[in-house]
Amino acid sequence: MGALKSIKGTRDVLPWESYQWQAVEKLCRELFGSYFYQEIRTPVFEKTELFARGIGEFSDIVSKEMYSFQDKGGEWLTLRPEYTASVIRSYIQHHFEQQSALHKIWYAGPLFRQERPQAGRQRQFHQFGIELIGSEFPEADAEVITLACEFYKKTGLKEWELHINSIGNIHDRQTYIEHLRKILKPHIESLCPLCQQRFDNNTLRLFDCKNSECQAVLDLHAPNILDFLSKEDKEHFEQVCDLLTYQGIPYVINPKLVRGLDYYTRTTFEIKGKTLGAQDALCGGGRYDNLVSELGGKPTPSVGFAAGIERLLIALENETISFGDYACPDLYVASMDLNSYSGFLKTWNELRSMGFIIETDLQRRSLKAMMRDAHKKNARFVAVIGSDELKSGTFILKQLDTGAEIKADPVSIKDILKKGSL
RNA sequence: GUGGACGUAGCUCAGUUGGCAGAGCGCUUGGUUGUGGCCCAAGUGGUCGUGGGUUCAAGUCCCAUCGUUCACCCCA
Repeated sequence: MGALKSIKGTRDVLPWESYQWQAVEKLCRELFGSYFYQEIRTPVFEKTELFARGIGEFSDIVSKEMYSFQDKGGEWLTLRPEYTASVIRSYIQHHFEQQSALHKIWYAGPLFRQERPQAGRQRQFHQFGIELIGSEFPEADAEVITLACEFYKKTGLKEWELHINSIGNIHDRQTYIEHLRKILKPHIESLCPLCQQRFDNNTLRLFDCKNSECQAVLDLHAPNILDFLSKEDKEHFEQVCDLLTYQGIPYVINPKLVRGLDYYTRTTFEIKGKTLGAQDALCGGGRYDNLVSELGGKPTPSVGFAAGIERLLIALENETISFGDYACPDLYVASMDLNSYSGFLKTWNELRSMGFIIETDLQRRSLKAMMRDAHKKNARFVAVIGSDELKSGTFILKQLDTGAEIKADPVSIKDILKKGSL
């Protein structure tokens, strides 16, 4: 087809689907708002340098997945591939720390990565998430994780699992990696070709390999990262776990959980959707105590998560959970002619300003066609108006689910709509 | 970037060893004056992704190309 189409890896949220997206945003406002998080909205594009510094120049995201371009002034800009860097940039730029030592922020919006699309992955995708900036304590980690879990609970989703881990501070992590290399070196031949590559430049990613032989080697020989944590980090991790246990939040300690972004320290976590395909991370996050200072701010311990909206909607669909309310007309106005249409216009507008949804026919269709249309749109009531009704100042009001009909007028209609039935 | 699968009506899909392009759903209009849902009838609908090739003849066979999709890499 030569017709214009949306770009590969992008999708329209169609008029009859958008209610779900509105419900996601509403739940963000209500749930995060109830913990006194406030929404931030940052630009969808930033200087390329921000992401290069924030995410790590050699990460996959920065090295091959960013939508970057030069503007007319020759400056390199990038469509954001990730939220945290932008939020921290704004935090530093506007001197949030001058207002208070702690900030709790949520966001929702589109992100862009030039990858090959597949199930649960698009080039423009959407995330919501939170950043808790300014606390080093396990209460902060636990609150962030709790909020992620609460969100999924409130949607009604059942088939998911929380995995948590601690990867310690950068120093201990480095010792662990060196140790891991030393121990695995004799077994490098039995790893898959890809893992042999990963062995040198991305050792921790070995744990992500889906090859069962590689996993067997790791299970047999690899030391547990948790055994390499410093006393403080270990204690921190245990306290986070305890806080989750106190709240009755089930979790799996997964020492193999290594997240892809370079900036994580200590706590990392992921919520895996059990009904999803290869891309099964509903939500991922963790602590990033060094990012603020790396981007030029004062050292500020922080923790947050990001969750994929498309993946959430897929998971809900897989469990046949309906999420959000599809709006239907409270009243469908079926007028027989132009005079009937204009006769009660003020009444309909008044009802609309009271908050009712009033649909009218604009195609001068037959009564039969209008009744069909009202039924298709799942309207609660239909008002039928012809010349007789116009003369008497009343109209016929029909309740579609029962089929009952009465005469109504501009005054009585208000109470009937409020009551919802005849 | 690599590999597999698939492109026929708005949607879901049939289409035989090459021989006039189909169904269901949807949409529109009717089934006695101004009444929906069920039912019935009619109507609407397609450059068979695109471009070449083989053939008397291609939706069907061959090549190329584009698109979609799933998986890898990686991540939400």
